Amino acid sequence: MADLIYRKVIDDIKNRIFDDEFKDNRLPDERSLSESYEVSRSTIKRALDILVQQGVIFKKRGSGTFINPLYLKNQSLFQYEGNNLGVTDNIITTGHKSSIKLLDFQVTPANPEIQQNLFLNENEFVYKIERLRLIDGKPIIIETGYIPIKLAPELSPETVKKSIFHFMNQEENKRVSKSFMSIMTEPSNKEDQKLLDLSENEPVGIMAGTFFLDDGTPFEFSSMRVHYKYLNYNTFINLNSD
Amino acid sequence: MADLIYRKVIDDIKNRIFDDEFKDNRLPDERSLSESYEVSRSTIKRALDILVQQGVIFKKRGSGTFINPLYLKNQSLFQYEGNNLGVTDNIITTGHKSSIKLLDFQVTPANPEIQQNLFLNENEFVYKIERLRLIDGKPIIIETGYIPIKLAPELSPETVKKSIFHFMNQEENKRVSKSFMSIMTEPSNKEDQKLLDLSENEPVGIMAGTFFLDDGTPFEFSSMRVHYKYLNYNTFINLNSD
DNA sequence: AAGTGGTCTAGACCACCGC
DNA sequence: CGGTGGTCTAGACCACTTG
Repeated sequence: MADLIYRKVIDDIKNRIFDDEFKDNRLPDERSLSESYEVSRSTIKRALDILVQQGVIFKKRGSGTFINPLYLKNQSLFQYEGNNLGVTDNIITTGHKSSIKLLDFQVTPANPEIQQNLFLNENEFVYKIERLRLIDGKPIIIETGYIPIKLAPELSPETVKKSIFHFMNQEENKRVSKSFMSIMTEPSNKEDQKLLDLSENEPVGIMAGTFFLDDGTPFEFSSMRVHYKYLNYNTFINLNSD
Repeated sequence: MADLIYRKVIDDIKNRIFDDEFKDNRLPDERSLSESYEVSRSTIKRALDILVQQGVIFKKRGSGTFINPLYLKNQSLFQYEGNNLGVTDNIITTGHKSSIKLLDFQVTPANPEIQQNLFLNENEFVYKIERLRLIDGKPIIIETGYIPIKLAPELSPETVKKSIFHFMNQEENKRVSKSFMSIMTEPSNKEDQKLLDLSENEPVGIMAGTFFLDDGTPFEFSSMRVHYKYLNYNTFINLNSD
């Protein structure tokens, strides 16, 4: 994993940027980098392209490659390097105790919306799993998820109190690797207010969408209602075409 | 622009996916595609990698390349192909009449937060521009932006009633090409309620962050308070590493 | 005109998957 | 084992920017 050449180049360049080794916020040209790292120019391009994607540098055809000044100034913002949820099975937990309270666990027929989002036929069944996520004892997210039973026949209330994705990875050898999500906001309803300890005028953030397995199978349709103080989604946006 | 080979391959493969030309949701292997398109395998890989990024297909090493079933099922969601604001100078306007009402336009010293975000020294001045964006006559966004005067000395209230980015591109030959944004939500304050026609318990979505020029110069620090019904940010998330 | 990044090629070899 | 995608190379030629 870590012995890939382009990864090593990426890491080294990042370190050198952080150590302020480059003058004028400018990197050497690609052909020079190719020589000094003793790798092909293609590999240098690959490394630089990823750094562009991460927002660390900018390339300008005809002029050169430049360091994003904000990367130096405010590196903490870049800790996620790309997209970041701030809320999922595997994030946000660093340094805090996260726990899960199971609110509901049942098997139901998939309604038309669920059918469409999970690519199911009529008469197929799904688990409905409603969970409350807490961090350091504070309720943060009400999460309602729908999973086709055929994709995880062994799912149990006990499993669901922990990480479902982790279970799938370990026990079923299926990796959840992609998602397509929408982020919105709404006034809180009575249930939100009760479970998330919100007052009437305090809203919830909503992240709803579909999680996919490695092979493209839609795995879970999920709707997360997030305490408004804890919704913080950071992202880079490239305003040009693709 | 459109005569790039990998672009043509991307467009053609998308059309073929849409026309359901591939069996089993599976694309031919890269070497076959290379032959049939009469281009190098590298170019095929480049095209496929972009389609992966857009969420159209999935690659599985050792097995093959597969079509994301949701791309066929629900193509409308994918109209943005990648990240999507739903709110900016150039989006959301399709088929609707958008207008701008200028609320405030002044030059002030940059406070410490602005200084940091725009990479300014002390004693530098910025425009403060507060605008209300309307779509079909309905107020949607209160936008407060800060722009260093040195980057756009010619800016005027008249210019600012239209698209600032467009002005920069046309008159100053500077392109705004990237941004780093945070998305949050909050209860609406009195001003939100008045300007966006919200009741007390209705929230605003907040998109705040920095826009950059082509060469990495931070150009504008902006905070947008969005009517909650109109905040809808769609995105793909790759849950693995980078 | 010189320098820089962008596109594209042709091919070698490796790593993983499934039969 | 054969088939698939992943990494890497060496080099040609093009497009844009700057002096």
